[in-house]
Amino acid sequence: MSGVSVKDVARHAGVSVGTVSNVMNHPSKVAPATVTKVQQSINDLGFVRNDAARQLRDGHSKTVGLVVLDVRNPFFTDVARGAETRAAQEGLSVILGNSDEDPARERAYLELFEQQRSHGVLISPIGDITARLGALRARGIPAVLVDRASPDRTFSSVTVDDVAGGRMAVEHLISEGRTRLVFVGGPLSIRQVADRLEGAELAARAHPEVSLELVTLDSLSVIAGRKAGAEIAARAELPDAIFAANDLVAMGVLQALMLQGSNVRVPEDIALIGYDDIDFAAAAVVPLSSIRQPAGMIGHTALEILLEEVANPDASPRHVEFQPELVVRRSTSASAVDAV
Amino acid sequence: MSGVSVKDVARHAGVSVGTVSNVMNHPSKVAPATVTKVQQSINDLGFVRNDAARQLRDGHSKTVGLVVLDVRNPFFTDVARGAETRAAQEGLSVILGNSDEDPARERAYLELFEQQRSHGVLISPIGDITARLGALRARGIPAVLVDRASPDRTFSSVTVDDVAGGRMAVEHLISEGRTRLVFVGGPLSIRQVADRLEGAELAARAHPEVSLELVTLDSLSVIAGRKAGAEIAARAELPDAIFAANDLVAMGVLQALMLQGSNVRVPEDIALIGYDDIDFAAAAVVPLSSIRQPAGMIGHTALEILLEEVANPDASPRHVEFQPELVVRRSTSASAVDAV
DNA sequence: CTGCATAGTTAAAACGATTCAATGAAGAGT
DNA sequence: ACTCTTCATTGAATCGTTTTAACTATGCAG
Repeated sequence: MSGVSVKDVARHAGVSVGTVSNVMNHPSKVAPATVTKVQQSINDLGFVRNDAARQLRDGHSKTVGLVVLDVRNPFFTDVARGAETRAAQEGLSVILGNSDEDPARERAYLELFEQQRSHGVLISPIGDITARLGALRARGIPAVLVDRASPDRTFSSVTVDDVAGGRMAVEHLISEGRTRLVFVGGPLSIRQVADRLEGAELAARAHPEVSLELVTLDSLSVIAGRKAGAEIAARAELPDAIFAANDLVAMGVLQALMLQGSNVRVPEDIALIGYDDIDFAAAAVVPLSSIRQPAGMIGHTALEILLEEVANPDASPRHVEFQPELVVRRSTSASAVDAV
Repeated sequence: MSGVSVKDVARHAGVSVGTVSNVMNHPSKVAPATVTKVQQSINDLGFVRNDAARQLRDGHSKTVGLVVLDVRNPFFTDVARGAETRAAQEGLSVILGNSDEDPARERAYLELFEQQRSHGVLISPIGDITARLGALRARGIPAVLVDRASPDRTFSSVTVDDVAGGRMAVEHLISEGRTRLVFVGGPLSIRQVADRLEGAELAARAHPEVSLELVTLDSLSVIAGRKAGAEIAARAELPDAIFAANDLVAMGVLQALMLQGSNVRVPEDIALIGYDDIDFAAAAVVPLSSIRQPAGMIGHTALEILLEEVANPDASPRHVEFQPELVVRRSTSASAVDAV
């Protein structure tokens, strides 16, 4: 019924199993006539190589694992696409795992990739998983951190300078004349959030007249942002600017502020800036200012570095840091000509 | 260095490999004292089971493949999350593949899943791949179609009635007094698009005074929508309503219409409705009316059906069809209280 | 004290592809 | 005619796990 093996192909073609294998992996070692004959048999029998057997022999699978914090965030799907494109060029496939900001799920995915003897792992980690990644490395599976550097720099990483991004956002708000700022984001255990906040605080502290309040969230989602936005909109004393830890949160905040019944105007009453510059930011109720990150490039680069580590396991770790970029739209500047 | 095998564990624990295997898979068959001893050794040596070998023996992997048309579309990531949740309960993992509406990539993913002897495959197909899926089935890998039924109904499917959805959208536009309609979407080889268009035409034909023009796209993306929107906005004679094949396209169209310099007003001059009701629709420049589909539920159900087929390969195919739901927001009705 | 069931453990076979040392055949050079 | 290469092909060993049949010891009933 199901199991057509290389042995069956060999018998059908009247050659040995070694030759069949060579036809698939080293065709140059086989006489042209034999190649055609064997390929004919492969087609006739509908043979498809059993990857498990191949991997077992080979020691490694042809997949690389990618663990992201949130598949629903377009930033991460863009990263995934970038990695996937580069991987395809090497004949590798990317397995996309979604940790949903849950350490248990993160652990489960790493376990899976370890069991599968993945070629390598790209991960946007939640907490500190240096130990876990060390175990993978010991087993010959390199890892590259995405969007976050390892504390001790023992692992390669591709990051964007989140502190700088946070600073840019707040400096922009201040330059627009805002002084009563709120940072909406969390949990702070996510490094990106902590860094963006740190940058924001740095910028704020440089201006004595500026205050920066922190509203923490337990997840970076549209829903969470909406809740925070509603709370803020209901206040007697409104802030005059909000910096959201990412665009999903910002969209949620925006929805809450603009809700029928609330009479908060954006940007007149409250200016709002997000982070990531996802495609939808430009299309928001009020087009959203944001801090742009080169998502596809990040994925692409991470995979590139991973390949280098596979080729040369003892090279010292590399750290690539991209610079974020301020994109000004109407949500912070009434007069902005909205960028697309 | 890397290779700790069950043999090493056995030696370290002073038992046979069979016993080690039993400790992991049938602990009840092993004396409690032995279990502890072996588990100790497993920890000491940092043993992690080689999945390739397990699969080879077992004949099947513990993963199910999911091929979607576009990872960047939140509708599909929601489907993926729904499937993933259900899969995790069975100890299965979902491998997410992105065909990007490219038949070659679709084929490549199916090939991969076949080589990996996946537990099963969920797929949102581009063209007609009944033959391809038949091959998988012959190999013992069941498939469930997502968001699209198979022409001959030989495969199970989980769908949403796209014809009904298309009809609802257009009927809504007509009930708002619109008569010069444009459908923006494509390629028509994607069944969902064709069905939505068909529903739209059905509804339009019921009203002699209503015209429905077709503007085709070569992909369902924000960018493609933006281009189409720009073309329409530049016309001397404007339509008074646009039905976009999905929300990404609608967002693009909306961006183009609202661009500085264009003086098209939504919904006053042109009403706009999308499809999918992704999270971002409610947060658009003008909150977007849309046709809602229960994305997470679709993924969840599809995996459920897949599990049934694994358990009982000869059961006749099941077809679950969800009904879409009209969500009215400001982009089609100036007075709408925007739903969130 | 024998017979027998039962619980625990073992050794060996199997899964399917890849690789490598060995073998054979054909051709080139002397 | 003989050796020396080169080229093509073969067969066996290998990867690491799971499973099954066989075995041993232990306890218990008769």
